[in-house]
Formats: sequence, structure tokens, C-alpha cells
Amino acid sequence: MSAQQGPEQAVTMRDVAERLGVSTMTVSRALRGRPGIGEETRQRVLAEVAALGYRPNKQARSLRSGGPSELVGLVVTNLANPFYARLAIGLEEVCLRQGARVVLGSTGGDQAVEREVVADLLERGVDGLVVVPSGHDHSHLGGEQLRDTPVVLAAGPPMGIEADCVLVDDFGGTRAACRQLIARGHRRIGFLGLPPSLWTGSERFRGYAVALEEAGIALDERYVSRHRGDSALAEETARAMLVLPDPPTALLTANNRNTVGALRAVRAGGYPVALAGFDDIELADMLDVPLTVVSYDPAEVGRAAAALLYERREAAAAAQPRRVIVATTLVDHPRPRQVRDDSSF
Amino acid sequence: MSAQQGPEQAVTMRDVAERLGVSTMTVSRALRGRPGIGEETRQRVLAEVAALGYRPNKQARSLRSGGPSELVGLVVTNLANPFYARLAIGLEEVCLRQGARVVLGSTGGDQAVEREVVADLLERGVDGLVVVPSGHDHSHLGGEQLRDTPVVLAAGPPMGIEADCVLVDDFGGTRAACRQLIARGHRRIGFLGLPPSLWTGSERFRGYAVALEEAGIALDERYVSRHRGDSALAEETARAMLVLPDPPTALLTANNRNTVGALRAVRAGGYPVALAGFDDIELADMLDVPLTVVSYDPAEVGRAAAALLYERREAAAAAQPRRVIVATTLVDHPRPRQVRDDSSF
DNA sequence: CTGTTAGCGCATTCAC
DNA sequence: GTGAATGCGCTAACAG
Repeated sequence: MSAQQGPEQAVTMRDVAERLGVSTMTVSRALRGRPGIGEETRQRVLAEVAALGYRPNKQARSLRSGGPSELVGLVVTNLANPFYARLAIGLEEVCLRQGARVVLGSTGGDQAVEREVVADLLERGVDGLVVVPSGHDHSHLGGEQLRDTPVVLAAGPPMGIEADCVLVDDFGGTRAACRQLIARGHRRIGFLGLPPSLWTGSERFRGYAVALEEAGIALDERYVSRHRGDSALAEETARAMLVLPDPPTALLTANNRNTVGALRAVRAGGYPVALAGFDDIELADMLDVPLTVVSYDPAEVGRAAAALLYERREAAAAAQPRRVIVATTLVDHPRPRQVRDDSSF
Repeated sequence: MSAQQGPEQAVTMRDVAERLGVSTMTVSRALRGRPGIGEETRQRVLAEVAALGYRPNKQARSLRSGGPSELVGLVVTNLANPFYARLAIGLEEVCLRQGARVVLGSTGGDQAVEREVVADLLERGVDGLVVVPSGHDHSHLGGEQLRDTPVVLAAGPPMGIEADCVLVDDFGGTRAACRQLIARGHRRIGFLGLPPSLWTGSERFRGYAVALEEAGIALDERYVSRHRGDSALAEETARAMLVLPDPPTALLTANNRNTVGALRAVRAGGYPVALAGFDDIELADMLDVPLTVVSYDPAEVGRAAAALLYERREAAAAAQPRRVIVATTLVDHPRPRQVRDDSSF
């Protein structure tokens, strides 16, 4: 139980050593499988360690050795966003192979908080940082203050600093989706997106615009909306587009909230409109409205980020910044995603 | 940028002290706002700290002071489960007020892994552990090995150990849902649940059974299924119930997967059946099938767990184990949950 | 008010 | 192969 009798001091290396009549160095060597110790001695030590239930203190170890803390910081706005949650899983998976764990740093999308979180994680001696940046200015993620701690940006390219990053193929995915709509005969395609100031807002719109251009379709501003709002606003916007004199026959939505809004608008109004959207939606197969989505694996973003982190450590620190793009696939009438994969709930 | 020129040693307290011609203690006192230092000196120190960009090393601090590491471990099966993700948010929120961050420990539902994760987190000197246990045997979460590290169980009661815990009102929530079905005139109510070996499986079934009993309705085993499967299996099971000679007029589902399966079965077959389920479902308002859900706030579980952790630290370590129950509410035709609440995606 | 001594738990470096 | 000294960065405890 967590409630102990006495202060119950932690067992230290010295306790093990004294009991065996050896020095702490011998214990240390045995524990870490280092050479310079007899096989017999090693066994004796390990036995005593098990008997006493001794556990090395990793903080002290990394302090003395100057080695890695085996802690990697993950800075995101909000884990409730399944993208981040799944990114975290991928990150943890790869970090674990290196013996490292992930420390959470939620920012709530606040740039000032992000700075604090980064500073705090650095004080904790993390070996690296994976950041999904909230703003456009990334200067706090570079320069002196980081003291050699590698940083990998996720889902957005570095701005104002040099750093490795992992991106989703926002452009290619959106273009593919738009192409498919065009291939199915649509020429008036509405776009519900995000502000151009956001990377995803800019790239996904570019995918839309390029696909249109490649097909020789002129971009009609009446069919374009780029704002940062909730799904209610998206629904409103979609509805407004669908009652134009010459309404679009298809809607391309650049993110989840817009997709949900568009779905509602279409369903409520019963418009004969094709839908395609970036990002998967749960239970999409159960909706009455057929939907094509641009799908990708957020965990892969996390895995790639971790890989970059560790590769950077191997390489000369000053090597060229690398950029990894995670691919997307187009999915029709998407099948349900298994979201809850343990059976406790 | 993360690529520096030289080894660029970290700035230490000594660097600050030497530059100012004072001792490291003076710097330490200034930094921690401790008394026993002149206001003027403090300002000089703080200025130099800022100038050098000095950051205290928290690992060294907690090592020397024997104080808290300000790290709390979260042990769950899988963050992709939104329950755990939101629990993590609540936990982080409260921990942050105490200056602590959350370290992730995913187990994948594997008991052996859970043991390792707990051991590893202890080696890292976490101040506390919040665990959503995978199995029935919690002995590895108690006893000597924990060395005074408080543990709080979440979503399941301690078994074989004494520990604080936070539970969801599985029983009450399910009973309320079942009562509502009964109040609406249903008497043949099917139940799709989890194995009795699981806490949630047992408690939620109890809620169902008690509600029936209170209404004087006999429990009919043909209407009861309790297995651990995916939503496809649940769909199959629901369908089988609905084609009975005397089919249920309502289905009560004890968790997400069963709810989804039931929804599919009902939708596909067009059966005139009422549905009620434990746990919220996204986009439930967009489905054609009306649904009542037992809703609760997973973040509250995290918050409560953190609170217990810190209260335990204040209290005598040997105080009585506490148990907090998080309330549930019944929601009809649930409104959409805002899942992605930042605007980057 | 400030500095000195000592040491947290462990590992590097060098003796032996 | 093993042990002693030394110090990682920081802070109690006591000195001045």
C-alpha cells in the first residue's frame, strides 16, 4: 500500500554494496553490465539487488554521467484532439525503444504558455522536444536557450529557426481529394477551409487551387470560405454556398470541423452534393451522406518525429535540417475506425 | 536552431555566481525567492540570470533537496482511447498548479508491461502515480517497492492493495439509463455488456439488473450478452437478439463498442428499437437512430485523481484510503461534442 | 545578510 | 578485476 509505516528510506546503491562488502562501483558495474567485473561477483550483486528490491535512481545517474535523461517532451495544444493523442502514441512507441519516456506539455494553443512549457521541459533536462507549434514565430524553439536539445516540429514547418520537422502531405492530400471530385464530373466545387495564416490553411487551399487549375477550372471566390470557426459556423457557411443561384455540386472541406458542418448542412437541406474532406471522421459509414476523406496516420507523425530526434543525436548536431512528409490516402465511404481498443470501457 | 557550434556547455549556477562575485548560495536564494538575501543583491542576481539565460537544473535540485521531482506518472493502456486522453488533460491541469508535469506510461493493456512501466516511473522518481489498471491483481501497485510513492487508481477499485481511487458511477449511470427506458414503457430490454470479470462489466450489469428488479421485471438471459469483443461482434449479437420471437423493444449497451454495434444492427435492420448506452458517442446527433447516453467527464476523473494524490501527500501517509465517485448524467439525442478544439486541424 | 561545508545517488577516472 | 577519490548541479545546515 502507499501508506507506509516509517519514512522508509529508499534503498541506495550503498546499501547493496555494504551488505555485500563491496564498493558501490562494483554494484554500478554489475547493474549496467559493464566489463571489469567477475561473472561471479556480478551474480552475487544482482541477487542482492533483487533481494533488497533496489532500484537505481535515474535522476542521479543522468546527473552524474551527463548522459541522457531519457525523457522526451511533447508540446501540443490539447490531447483531446485525437490527432495529438495518436501522435503521442507513435512518439512514445519509438522513444521507448530508446529507453525514453514522454513528458506531456499542453499549451492550450497559447503561445506564451508554449514558451513556458518549453523552458520548463528544458529545465527538466529532456533529451529532445517534439513540438506542434501554436503560432508562426518559432524563435523560442531555437537558438542559445535550447543548449543543444534537439527539437522536431510536427505538422508545421519551422519558421524563423532551423529545425527538423514532420509534415503531413496537406497539399497532396487535398489535391487528390479535389481531383477525385473533378474526375467524378464536378466542376463547381466549394471549399471550406482555414485561414491562410495557418500552415494547414494555406497548404490545403493550395491543393484545392492547383487541382482546379490543372483541370482548367477557374477559381470562384463565391465558393471559397477560409475561416477559423466551429462546426456551427461551418454549417452556416456551407448552407450559404448551397443556396447560391449556381450552387456547387461538391464540397471540399479542409478539416474536421468544416466537414462536420458541411455534413449537417447537406443532411438538413437534403442537397444533392458530393462531400470530400481532409481528416477521418468516426462513424462516417453510419451517416447517410457519402463522404470521401483524406486519411493519414497521426501515429506515423509521432514515430517520424522521434526518429528524427534520435537521428539528429547520432549525426553531427549541425547537419542539415531534415523534413519528413507523411503520406495521405483517399478513402471512400470510410470504414469505422476502432477508437477504443481496450476492453475496459 | 538546435544545431550549435561548439559543445556549448550549459550555464550553471556557478557561472552566474562567479560573474557576480558571489557564492552559489546567493544565486540559489535569489532564484527561489528565499529570505536571507538583500533585495538589491537579488535584483543583481536575477539580472545576471536573465542575461546569461541561466536555467536551473531541476534534476539536480530535487536530488539534493530530496524534494519532489514534480513529475507524476500516468499509466494507461492506450491514449487513443479518448477516455484516457481526456483523463490525461484533467490530470495535467491539476498537476500543473502544483508545478508538476505528467509522464506517459502506456501499457497496451499488458499486465507485464504495466509492472515494468510502474517500476520505470519509480526509478525516475515520480511524486505519484495515476494508474488505470489492466488486470485484477494490483499487488505490484502496493507494498515495499513503492517506497512511499502515492498511487491513485482510476476507473477501477484497488484489489489486493490499499490505495485511493477514482471511480465513475458505472452502477448509477447504467441504472438511470435503464430506468429511463422502463419509464418510457419498455419491459423487454436487451443488455449488451462486458464480461463480469471487468469492474465496468460487473458494475454496469448490476445497474441494469437492479433497475429491472426495482421495476418488477424478470431478468431474461436471452436478452443479455456479456462479452469482450469489437463492434462487429456486438452488431451480430444485437441482430440475433432483435430477431428473437419476442424481441426486446429497447437495447441498453454498456460501452462504446456495443453501442456502435447496436446502432449498426438497428439501422441496418430498421428495427423499431430504443437505444441507450454508456459513454458518449461523437456525431450521435447526426445518426438517424435516437439514442440516450450515460455521459460523464473523463477529465474530472483525472482532476480528482490528482487531487487525491496531493491530498495524500499532505495527510499522514497512512490515512484511510479514499474513494471518489465521478457522477454521470443522462443525455438524450446527444449534442455534438467539440472534439477538436484548436484550429490547426 | 552572506559564505562555507557537506552531501543527495551515482559514475568517471584513475589508482592498485 | 576492484576500490578510492572526485565531482555532476544544486541546496540544507550551519558558520560568520
